[in-house]
Amino acid sequence: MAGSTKFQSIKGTFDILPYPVRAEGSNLATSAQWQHVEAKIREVMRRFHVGEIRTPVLEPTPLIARGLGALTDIVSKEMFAFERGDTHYVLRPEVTAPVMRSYLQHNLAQQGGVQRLYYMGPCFRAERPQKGRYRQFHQFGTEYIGSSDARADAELIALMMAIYDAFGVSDMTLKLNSLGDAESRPRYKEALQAYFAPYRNDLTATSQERLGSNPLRLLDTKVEHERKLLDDAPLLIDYIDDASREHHETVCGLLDDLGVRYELDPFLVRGLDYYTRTAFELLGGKLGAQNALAGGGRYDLLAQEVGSKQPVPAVGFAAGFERLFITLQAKGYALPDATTPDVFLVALGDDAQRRVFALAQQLRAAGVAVAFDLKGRSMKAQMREANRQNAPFTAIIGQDELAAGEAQVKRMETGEQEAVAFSALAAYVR
RNA sequence: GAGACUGUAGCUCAGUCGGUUAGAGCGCCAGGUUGUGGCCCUGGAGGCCGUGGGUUCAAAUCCCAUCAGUCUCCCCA
Repeated sequence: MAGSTKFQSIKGTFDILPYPVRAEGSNLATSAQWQHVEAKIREVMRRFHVGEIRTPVLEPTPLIARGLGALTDIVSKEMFAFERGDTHYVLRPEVTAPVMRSYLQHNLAQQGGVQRLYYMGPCFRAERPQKGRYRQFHQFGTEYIGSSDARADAELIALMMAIYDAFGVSDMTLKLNSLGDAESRPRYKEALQAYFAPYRNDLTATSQERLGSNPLRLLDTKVEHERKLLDDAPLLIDYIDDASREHHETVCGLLDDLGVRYELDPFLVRGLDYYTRTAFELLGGKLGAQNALAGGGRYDLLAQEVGSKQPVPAVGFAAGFERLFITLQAKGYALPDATTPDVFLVALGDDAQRRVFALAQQLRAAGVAVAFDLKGRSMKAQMREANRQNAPFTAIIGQDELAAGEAQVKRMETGEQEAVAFSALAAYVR
């Protein structure tokens, strides 16, 4: 059959290319820019002595379903899941549950202390794509597993903020709340239901539905008259247990000590079931409807949901790479478009091509980034190519240079040119 | 899952009361400079006008469907 079909990347996914190509398909950033951003994040992780964990993209579906909660949007309608034989697979929609799985599988508790782990990589959710939201998107995040101490919460938040600081991003809002323990929320749900009951008929259809199933969702309604009702609604913070309240106050105090600015938001709830106590969100502008740069919280209940006999206290955050890029671009943060070679070798004639080919290998062995033409093009074309690649130097080699054993090295910015022995090239261009 | 808008060269877009071989700028390639990039000039390649169907003597242009993109609801990173 003739190969007549032109394929394109799956809806909501995109390619990351080595240099900027303006195209449909949300080509947010080049691979050089991804590497730059990743390196900066890794550097902050290093300073906090957080170790990298890499888990499979494929996980058992029940891990995700039980970990996040069957009623969450992610599990109920956004998973890319399939089965082979009698195994159910899912492309991970987030990484916290997989990290917890790994922690339990390898008994990392036996390593002693608190596990500080970070990850970066793709996640998958079958949502309708829009600005800052893709079906394959990329997250980085950190999990502190094994401590219920408020300092774990505070340090984790400080780490998250340090990453954005490293990029000079400051016009963001950190929102903080406490969700209380396992008993607090049912208690609060009842209070909320009782409060809204008299206004039932004023609520939108979806809100009425949520009043029954998940009343916490009412807290982030965007309907104007519903927001008004919230002014007098009971506050979650008033319904949480004493230990959680104390924990919350300690976290706030520690953040104050560090000079981390935050806003207490009594209406902040998070979409995943596993959160307890601390919950936070980092909001930035310029992101359209998807204004959450990062989010996280404490999840002391997750471990037991996914099979641990012991409770394992933990706290973590997850952040979106794509949204970070949108933010950086909006701020005009200078990211390197593409990598450039140290030198571009220009060959004139067959003999020179032969020599240049070998010379490139020698220079590369010496650590020099070398580019040259592979199509036998004219000198003009080779020079143009060198210019396009932003090579700081071109080394021109023709018959005369072969005879003399030296290249004509041109400094592209100034146009200056001088003869440099082949053996001295590596040192010259670096 | 629901809604709105969009879809013509690699990119940004013109072209539609339906009418002969579909255009521009940028980019790409080549030449002007038989061994020198960026500026300039000249030329060239590259489109079955997202795809499929329908209406018509005739469709890039009108209709339907579908796919994709953008944005919103929803939800989250």
